[in-house]
Amino acid sequence: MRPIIRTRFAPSPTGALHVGSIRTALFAWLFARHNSGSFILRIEDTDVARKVEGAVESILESLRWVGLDWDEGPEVGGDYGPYIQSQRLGFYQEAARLLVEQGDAYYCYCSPERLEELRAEQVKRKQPPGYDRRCRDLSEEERKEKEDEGITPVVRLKTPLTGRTGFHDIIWGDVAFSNSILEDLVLLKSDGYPTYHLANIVDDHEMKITHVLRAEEWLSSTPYHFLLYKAMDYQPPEFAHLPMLLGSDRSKLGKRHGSVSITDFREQGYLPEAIVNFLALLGWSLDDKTELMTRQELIANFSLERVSKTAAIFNQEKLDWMNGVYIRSLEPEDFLQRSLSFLERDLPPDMPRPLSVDYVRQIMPLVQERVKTLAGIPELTRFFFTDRLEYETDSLITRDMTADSTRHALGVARQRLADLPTFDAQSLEGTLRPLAVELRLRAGQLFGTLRTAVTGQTVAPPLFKTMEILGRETCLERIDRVLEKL
RNA sequence: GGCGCAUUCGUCUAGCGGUUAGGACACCUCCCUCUCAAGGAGGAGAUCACCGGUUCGAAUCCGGUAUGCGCUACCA
Repeated sequence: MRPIIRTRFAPSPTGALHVGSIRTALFAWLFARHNSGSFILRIEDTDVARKVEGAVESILESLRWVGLDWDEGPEVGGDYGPYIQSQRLGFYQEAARLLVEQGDAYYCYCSPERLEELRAEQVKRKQPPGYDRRCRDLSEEERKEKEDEGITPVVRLKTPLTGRTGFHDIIWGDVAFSNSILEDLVLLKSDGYPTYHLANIVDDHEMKITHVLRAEEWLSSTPYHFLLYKAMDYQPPEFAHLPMLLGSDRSKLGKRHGSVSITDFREQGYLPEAIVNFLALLGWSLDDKTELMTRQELIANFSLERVSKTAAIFNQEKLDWMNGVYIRSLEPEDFLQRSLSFLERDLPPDMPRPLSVDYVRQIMPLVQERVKTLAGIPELTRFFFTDRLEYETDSLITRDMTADSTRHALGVARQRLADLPTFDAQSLEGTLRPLAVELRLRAGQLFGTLRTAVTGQTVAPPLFKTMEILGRETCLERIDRVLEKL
């Protein structure tokens, strides 16, 4: 029987979750779910200096928001905890001790200052920078001496000087590196914390991870990991390095490319289902045509065999389109509920709060197919909530009209509207359309003027429905105000 | 610099020896239409990075070159 598949996502709490990280998490999650395996969340907080307060909470919140649920990890527990590396220091220290004892690693007493000087010198002489292995073969006496000086050593990996280290990657195939270019990298820092390299291999082993899915940037350090697996006598997991996510200038996607954290996308009104669908298509495809897929369909169809090797540029225009598709597919009530917080947040603060949900419920169907993001709603609907309309009087005068003809048209229209027995979209259209003919105007001329008068905008939802919701009183008031000014 | 990897429309991609190189976003035109969207119908856009080879035949296989990206920390 094949062992149950276990994948993990191991973010470092240095800030909000990056879309690239979410993509990695998504693939690991899809792979686990597709195979009825487990998805484990582990926090890699081994860099005390880079740790950011509140980042763990933010990461958890973001994962929950996009719907990537974890079977083991912070807040849910599991059989292989704790799932926060700073709480597992003993494991790493024990592993480091064992490696030194076996002769696969050694204590290094070189100061950061010396390493810096060394590097500077190497760069100056145009040599590849790297540790010169000064402490690799220290004698017992020399070590004693350093210890007596009170230096706390780091533990470095004693990499083989010759030979090659090769491994198989599910996505990249067979990859091999010459050991001569490998460095004696630090495994355990002087503060007692492990580096990524050590922590990741002991935890993946302890947590029985079967498949390591991570970004391509780790490909180069994978030989170290294999060396460590071998030294620790661990069975290495399968590896799948995912192609990078790039910004529009083809460099690694980062802050300077604009919004890259998942919280930014959330605030900008993107739907988690759109983000998931979009991200799934960056580096993976089902076939030559299918693009819109539900979470269930993604799970059912995902496979590492169809992950590509080429880095993908994050194309926000396509995300915008896809977000629009998902917005339009929402049930009206769902759309309403999701819109509320954006209206509360972005409508001018002097408008009465809380907003009337019943009123908003009438409006939302008018904009659901017109916005690309939820954050676009307040701007398109603000005239529903305020009488303070700001617009140029010029925009009242539509094509081939004059101030006089506009005033006349609005005056007549006002009269008809006032006399209308019922003020709903159907009757509005029933009187305004014939009125245009009567006034020898094209429908667009009359409606355009009315639109500006009533909404203050040249771009707005359909006029009659808009007027119905606004109500007769408001519409007449707004028209009267125009008549005074024009 | 060293090492590793990659290279199909502007972008995301399909393709895994024989296709008019397919789809999607964006763009353009037209239709629908009270504006904007949405929707419908079309269009333009890729000498498959380049050069050699293998083969009857190459985007697909093999070399080399170029370009790009990643790694090269007591960061992950």
